[in-house]
Formats: sequence, C-alpha cells, structure tokens
Amino acid sequence: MTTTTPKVLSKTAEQILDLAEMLIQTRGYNAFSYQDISDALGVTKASIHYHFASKTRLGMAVVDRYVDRFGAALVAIAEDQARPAMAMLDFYVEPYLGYASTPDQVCLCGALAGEILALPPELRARVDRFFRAHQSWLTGILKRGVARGEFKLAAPAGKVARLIFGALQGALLVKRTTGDPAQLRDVVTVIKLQLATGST
Amino acid sequence: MTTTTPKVLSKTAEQILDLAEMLIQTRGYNAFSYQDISDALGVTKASIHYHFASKTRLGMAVVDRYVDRFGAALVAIAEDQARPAMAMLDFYVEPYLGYASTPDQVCLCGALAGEILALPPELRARVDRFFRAHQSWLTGILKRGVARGEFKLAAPAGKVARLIFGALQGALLVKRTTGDPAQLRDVVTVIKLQLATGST
DNA sequence: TGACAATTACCTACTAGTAGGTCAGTTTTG
DNA sequence: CAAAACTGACCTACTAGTAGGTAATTGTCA
Repeated sequence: MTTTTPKVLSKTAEQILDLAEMLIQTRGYNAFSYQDISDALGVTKASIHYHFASKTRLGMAVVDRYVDRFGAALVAIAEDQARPAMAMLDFYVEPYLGYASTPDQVCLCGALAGEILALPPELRARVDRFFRAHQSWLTGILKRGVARGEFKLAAPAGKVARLIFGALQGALLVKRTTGDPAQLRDVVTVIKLQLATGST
Repeated sequence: MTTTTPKVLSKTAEQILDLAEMLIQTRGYNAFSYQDISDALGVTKASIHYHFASKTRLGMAVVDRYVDRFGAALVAIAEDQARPAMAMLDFYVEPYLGYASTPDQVCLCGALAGEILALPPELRARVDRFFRAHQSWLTGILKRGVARGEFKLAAPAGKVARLIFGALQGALLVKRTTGDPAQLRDVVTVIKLQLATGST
C-alpha cells in the first residue's frame, strides 16, 4: 500500500480527508482552498496545516487513500476464479455508476487528470499510476473472459481495455455537465453488449 | 453562430484568444491568469481587460470561437452525401488525434468539463451545448452508416454515440497523463473495428 | 501514587504573494 | 481631430503557509 501518513489518523484528520476528496471530485484540486475546509468543518486553517503540512501533502493523502481503497476492491474482485468475467466487470463499473448517481461527483483521478499540468508532480505521478493500474487490471479481466469463451473481442485485450476505461472516465465527465443520468448507463450497456459473444 | 464579440477582432485580441485557448486546453481555466497572458504576450493586464472586460467574457469568447470552428467542420463533413460514413468518422476523430500528438493538449470542452462546477454559468452552458451537439452529430453519422450497410451496431445509435464520444474525451485525458501516444490511436482502432460489419 | 515531560490537537494573528478588476491618463492610428 | 489601443498605478479579496501560544492528554519514573 502507498501510505503517506504513517500511523492511524485522528477523527479530524479523517474528516479533512473526506471533505477534501469530495471537493476535488466535484470542484477540482485547484478550485478548493483550506478556507473551504475550515468553513465547512469549523476548524482553523492552521489546524488543517497541523494535520497536513501542505496542500500537496493533503492531496497526496487523499489520492493514496482513494487508490488503496479502489485497488483493494480490484484485488477482491479478481480473486474468485470461478466468478464469470462479466460479473467482475459489473463489479468494476459499480463505483462509476455510483458517482453517476450523484449530482456532480466524478472519479477522483479523472477530476485530477483535467488539471494535470497544474498539479504538483507528486499528484501527477499518482494519477498516472492509477490509470495504468486500472487499464492493466481491465486487460486481465478481458483476457480471462476470452479464455473462458465469455467475451469475443474485436481487438487485442489491451486496446479494448483502453476503450472501456476511457469511455467510463469520459462518460462521467459528460454526465456531470449535461446532467443526464443515462449517459454512463448507456455506455456500460453498449460495452457489455459489444463484449458478449455473438452480440453483433 | 454564437458570437460574443460583435465585430472583427484586433490582432492583439486574437493573440489573447489563441493563448487563452491553449492555456485552458493544457492547464485549465482556473489555473491560468491574466498575468500569464500578460507575461507571454508582453501586454499589460489592463490591456487584456480592455479587449475582454472579464475573465468570464474571455472564456466565453474562447469557447464560442472553438465551438464555431469545430461546428463548421461538422457541417462540412456531413454535407457530402456520397462520402462513406466511416470516412466521416475518420474526419471527426482527426482533431482528437491532432491533440493527442501534442504533449499536453486535450479538447477544450473536455478540459473545461473537469472543473465544470468551478466555472461561471455562461461557460457551463456552452460546454453542455458542445457535448450535446457532438453526440447528436455522431448519432446521425452512425444512423447513416447503418442505413448504408457500412456499420452494424450492438445498440441504438444514440447509445453507441455516447460510448464513442466519451471514449475519445476520456482517452485524451488519459493520454496526457500517461504520455502514451498510442492511447487514443488504440481507442480509435477498436471503435472502427467494432463498427465495421462482421468485425466480430 | 504523584510529579514531570512530551506529545497531540488545536487556536489567534500574521506574512508574502497572487488573483481579477478599475481608472485616469497617454500613445497610436485611420 | 477622434476613436481605438494601450499603460502604470492601484485596489480589494483571497491564497497557502508561518509564528507562537494554549489546553488536554499520555508516558515515564522515582
């Protein structure tokens, strides 16, 4: 696991992390301030600096926690060798559908990617790792589905994984702007139909 | 056409627009300042305010110009009834491939979508319109391809259009972060293979 | 057990820097 | 000349971050 903060976190520190994560997912990293957190949580800016020395460190802690949480879920999904690959894909898209059901949340790393050049290098590297890990995980699931005769791919698994991952991230972004809750649902439907053997 | 600035623009105004467009596409709207433009162009901040009274108005002018330019291309592509639908799709993805060949440009509206909640409402509405227009244009092209026997779709054209559009936007975002120029190329390849009759 | 020293968790008050924006005045140009 | 283009000086609001202080809790040891 990639841990920025060594030991257990205080209740306040966790509240700060929770709120910062939400603020990045909705407004973006550069569009939230320590003052926003201070106002919402009733703690002073100095107190936030006590828990997270800099905004960069706060961002790192938020991303690390998100990546670890998501990553643990990926491991858990892929563990059960008996489970159909399509069911694994269903589990994978669940968080995305969850975000799509909120008024304006997107994937944390998707949000950060939109302002990647305006981000401190520590955050850039973490988003990069997230994208690679998820696309490689998806590639594995697709290969498994093909080996089991569940999926029929029009192209190599790695390229299809890129299509699926990009489509999920893009659909979330579009959904938040247009406000149409069907945006992501439709995309997931088409992906599954295209993967299913004999769908075309 | 959606024109914010009524008459012809001065050379300086156009330089400001060009640079602002590039800055939004790379860094994002909230991560660039009048000072950045002032430094790069050698004009004062006050001079920028002379041409564009507020940052919101500058943003509006940038998006309007971008949307008009892109929209004119869409009309031109769809004009020739004889041209194959696949060729039209090739023309459509050309700008995306162009951005992908730069180190860190993405679609202007894709960049704005990442910080949509931190944007003035005038910009939000414009990004929304862009997304709807492009998905509806893509839907038309897909329907045309089906009618001509060029495409075989696994789902209704509107849903496939959402997949394609989201995948293009998402792939650009991922490409900029990971730096892999093949990210978008792979996605386009898979899309075309999945659309082609009998590809699966 | 009680005394003392750290440590944790916060606070008020402040800094230097940057953001977008204003305005009166000046230069340039048709 | 007059309109258009531009500038320097300035303003207010807000940013991340710092300095220094205060309680309360916790660990250690005679």
